[in-house]
Amino acid sequence: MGSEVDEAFTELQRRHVRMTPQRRTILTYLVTHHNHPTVETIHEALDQQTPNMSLATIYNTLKLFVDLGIVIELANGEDGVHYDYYNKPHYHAICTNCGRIADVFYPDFPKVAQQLEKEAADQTGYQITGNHIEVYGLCPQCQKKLNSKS
Amino acid sequence: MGSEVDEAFTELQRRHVRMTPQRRTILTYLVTHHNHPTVETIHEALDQQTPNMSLATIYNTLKLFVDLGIVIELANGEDGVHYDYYNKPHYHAICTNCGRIADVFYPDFPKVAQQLEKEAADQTGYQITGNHIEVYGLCPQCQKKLNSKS
DNA sequence: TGCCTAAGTTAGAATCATTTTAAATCGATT
DNA sequence: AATCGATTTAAAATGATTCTAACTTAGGCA
Ligand SMILES: [Mn+2]
Ligand SMILES: [Mn+2]
Ligand SMILES: [Zn+2]
Ligand SMILES: [Zn+2]
Repeated sequence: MGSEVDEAFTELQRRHVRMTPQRRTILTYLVTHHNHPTVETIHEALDQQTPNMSLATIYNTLKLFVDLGIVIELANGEDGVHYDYYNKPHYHAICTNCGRIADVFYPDFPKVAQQLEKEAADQTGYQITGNHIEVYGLCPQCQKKLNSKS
Repeated sequence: MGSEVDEAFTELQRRHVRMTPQRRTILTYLVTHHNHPTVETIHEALDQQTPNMSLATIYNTLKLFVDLGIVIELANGEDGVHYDYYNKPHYHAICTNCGRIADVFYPDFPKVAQQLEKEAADQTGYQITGNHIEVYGLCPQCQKKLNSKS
């Protein structure tokens, strides 16, 4: 059970990443919550089960996961940095009014992303290793809210 | 001669944006420099010709231009936020080692971006108004630097 | 199994990019 | 030219992230 969590742990062991209770807890949270939490969201959520976890540890751990490539950062959006356990390729729609983030799973996305990466590599000589692709606009809730104001 | 700078000013007048010397100066800098400056870069560059321009004014003005849609923010990249006067559609390659930013002009880019926007709108109900598309990796200089270390 | 040590965690302090403030100044409309 | 809301400014405040230094621990090894 919780196989996705187990898979994630196994992957870290395979990569000789030292396992700590804090890392377990944070990774479990990320794998089981497909919201796109900020550091503060994670801190508050974990405060229930693991009081006294330092913010510094959350920052350190997220940076580690990002460097390992299993987590991505969403740095745009109105409010702070959001994090996402990234197993299936997808991109994001971000609300310019409230910051709400929605996943977009598009079968052709990997193809499209590779196309953009290849073109960039050919044109600039960069050795491309990844991408940040997001679209933004008004989420359905904010559309309603703003429409009823006129 | 309707230089690019004049066109930019005309566009602002058309939109009834109040014109100030500071806004003129900053817009002129952005239009004539195709580097991707940070607030600090702009502040230092303008300090020569316009001492005493407040950092707050630069922040305010850039936010205005971004809201007007004539300037885009590059929020990823290792070091702070970069700005770009965005006339011709293009995307960016960002070096994960030194932060250097390169333009990528790809004829199919508008088509590809629209495809991603349409799919996101259909799937999420968001009213999409724009996108942030970047790829990242090692710039040529950093490739050399890091190769010669092994 | 029980050390040992490099690596990780912690609370609190420090940093520093950005925002806020309140007073002075200015642009543009009449 | 007068008017007034918008803009600018320097300085202070904010707040997210990073740093520090002491403490603790995971995991390899005897
Ligand atoms: Mn996601
Ligand atoms: Mn550019
Ligand atoms: Zn919204
Ligand atoms: Zn580089």
